Amino acid sequence: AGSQKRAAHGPQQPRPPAAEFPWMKEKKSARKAGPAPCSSSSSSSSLPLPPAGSPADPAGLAEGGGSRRLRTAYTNAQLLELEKEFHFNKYLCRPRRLEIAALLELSERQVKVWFQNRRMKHKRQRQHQEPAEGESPGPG
Amino acid sequence: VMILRSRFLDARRKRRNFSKQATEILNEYFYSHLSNPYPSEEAKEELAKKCSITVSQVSNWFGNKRIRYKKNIGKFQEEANLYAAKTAVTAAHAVAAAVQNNQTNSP
DNA sequence: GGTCTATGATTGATCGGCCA
DNA sequence: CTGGCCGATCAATCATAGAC
Repeated sequence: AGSQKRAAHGPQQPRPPAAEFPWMKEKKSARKAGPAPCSSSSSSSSLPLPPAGSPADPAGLAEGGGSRRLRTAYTNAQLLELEKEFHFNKYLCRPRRLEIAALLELSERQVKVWFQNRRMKHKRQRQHQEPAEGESPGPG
Repeated sequence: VMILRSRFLDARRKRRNFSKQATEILNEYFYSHLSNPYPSEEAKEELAKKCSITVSQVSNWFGNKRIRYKKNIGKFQEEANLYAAKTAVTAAHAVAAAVQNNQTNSP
């Protein structure tokens, strides 16, 4: 049983497939994101405090299945610490992860994900560096 | 203020549009595989070669294209029509080949 | 010189597969 | 069965190029 698409035989119908294929439907429900790193002495917003830019705060209405959690914009300080740690080790052990998460007020999951994405990026950067050695930022 | 722009290290600082030829090739592939516009690693390499861009750029292009297409199908109708017509000829050949293959390979 | 759209790149977060 | 990693992808966003 093959999955042949229902192509109408319209010789005079240059109409594009206009059909909605499965991939066009939205995916990745993207539910939770900030489960609060259980901060005891923190009554202020546990969410990644928005920088001067203030990328809005839709987190307020992110409940009930259906809502889409916006991409958390990590602060410069958080990224700095994460990158520093990444330079130290590319992989984190659980204890260490716990520390970082607490320090940056992020969930362990977020820290884990950040490191995974970082590793992938690291790998990607090597691809454009190894094949070609002559690399110069060239300030112009 | 550009004080802590922080992004001054990102590559997206100065980007350049792909050549018309490259966009043409990518679009041809996209609309001729509209039912499943997910090129394999090999296909990406092939496209990258033909377009004179990197595999990552090919991935980015398809990623952006898929998202933007489904978010505004209407906006791409013209484009879809354009490439649908071009690929129609190729599709005919593909169908013919499929029929041949189907006869020799019945479930 | 300024606004709005198109487009490439980046990135936080998810999905599925694999493995210990 | 649980949890981490990898690879690919999604979806939102950034920043710039181009049209007007």
